[in-house]
Amino acid sequence: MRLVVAMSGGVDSSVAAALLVEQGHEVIGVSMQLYPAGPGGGAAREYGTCCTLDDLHDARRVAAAIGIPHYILNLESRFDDSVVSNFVREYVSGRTPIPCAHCNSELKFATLLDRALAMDAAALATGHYARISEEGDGQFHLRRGRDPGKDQSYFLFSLTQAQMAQARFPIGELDKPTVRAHARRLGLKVADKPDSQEICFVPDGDYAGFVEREAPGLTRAGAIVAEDGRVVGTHEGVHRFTIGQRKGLRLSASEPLYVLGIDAATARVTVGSRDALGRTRLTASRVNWTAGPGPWSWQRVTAQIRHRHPPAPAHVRAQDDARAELEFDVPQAAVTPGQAVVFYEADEVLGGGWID
RNA sequence: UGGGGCGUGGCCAAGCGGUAAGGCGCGGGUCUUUGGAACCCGUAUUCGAAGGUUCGAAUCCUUCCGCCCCAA
Repeated sequence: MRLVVAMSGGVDSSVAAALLVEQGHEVIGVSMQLYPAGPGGGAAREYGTCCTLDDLHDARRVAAAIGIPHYILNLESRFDDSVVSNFVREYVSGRTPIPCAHCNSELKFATLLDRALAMDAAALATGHYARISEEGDGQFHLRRGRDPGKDQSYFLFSLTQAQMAQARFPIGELDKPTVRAHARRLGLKVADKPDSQEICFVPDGDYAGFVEREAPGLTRAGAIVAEDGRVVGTHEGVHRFTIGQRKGLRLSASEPLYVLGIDAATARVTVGSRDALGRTRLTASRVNWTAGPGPWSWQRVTAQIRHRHPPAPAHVRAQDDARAELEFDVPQAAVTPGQAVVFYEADEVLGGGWID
């Protein structure tokens, strides 16, 4: 079977490609070039990133090592139009974006998948820690990766049945140590490459500065207020904050202060104590029901409101084709507009959406 | 220029003769394919200034400087 593998240059996708080759598939490696090499690229090397020029070289070397062709697709403008612009727009409007999820839905399982099919591939494989199974009911089921510490199903909630039918996650059944062991066994140079972290297109970690450069004039300073409306400080732009944030407020009080609310219209940031952060109810937009039509009556699930958030018991129901409402049994800290809420039943993703 | 109070790290604040608690903030680290959180470590040779008393003072005395409140 001919398969295209999305190769980021990291260990996971490299091993994914290699395993498919070992399984006897005809494999084609593809990497996305998402942005030009940044100035001072040397300094950025200290950070775990993906898709930089160096990473593309790593991908190319791995492809050569395992004997598959490798192509680089220039998706700079596509990435810029969807992921980056959304990232900036969300921050400026006081929300907190999650670019990895957008990259999956708008690049990897959209443009890249299309390109794969155009190459007559049966499917697109990636290095995600997640699993897709077909269980005789004609439906595809998206499940957490086997390694609970590395599970990335949260970022894949927007996958449709059609996309799952054409997606493969070769390392979904493995845990990270095993993946690295495979990499060493295969002699891949990326075996000990650190896990990626931080936002890939903001390698210096200064995402606030990035937003300011991308949206000059759209950021606005304002007041920091307490819950009773009292002004307790000032800030240099709502894009510098997210719900639940503690660091960077430069306010001292008898107890730590957390961001409780962000109002972009008035440029006001509200702060308060940690226990004021809990919330039970939320609604979500652009909801995707992974496993079929959403429930119109309340359904018991566990839900995550951010990556690595311990799944919390809740019930959820669809409000219309694109919206859902959810109530947690117990208040959850920092329900944040712009982040994704993902519904699970055991280890299966039932769906998810963007928190309003 | 009568009375009272206060000046301890960026902020708040213990200490009241025995050789600078703690919180916030800040810095670093761990964790992590988003942001955030959490956790760990660090953060005043010095207590408004200058003298003095003492083996020894941020703690007692003197003067000065600077704030605040009340009365005028």
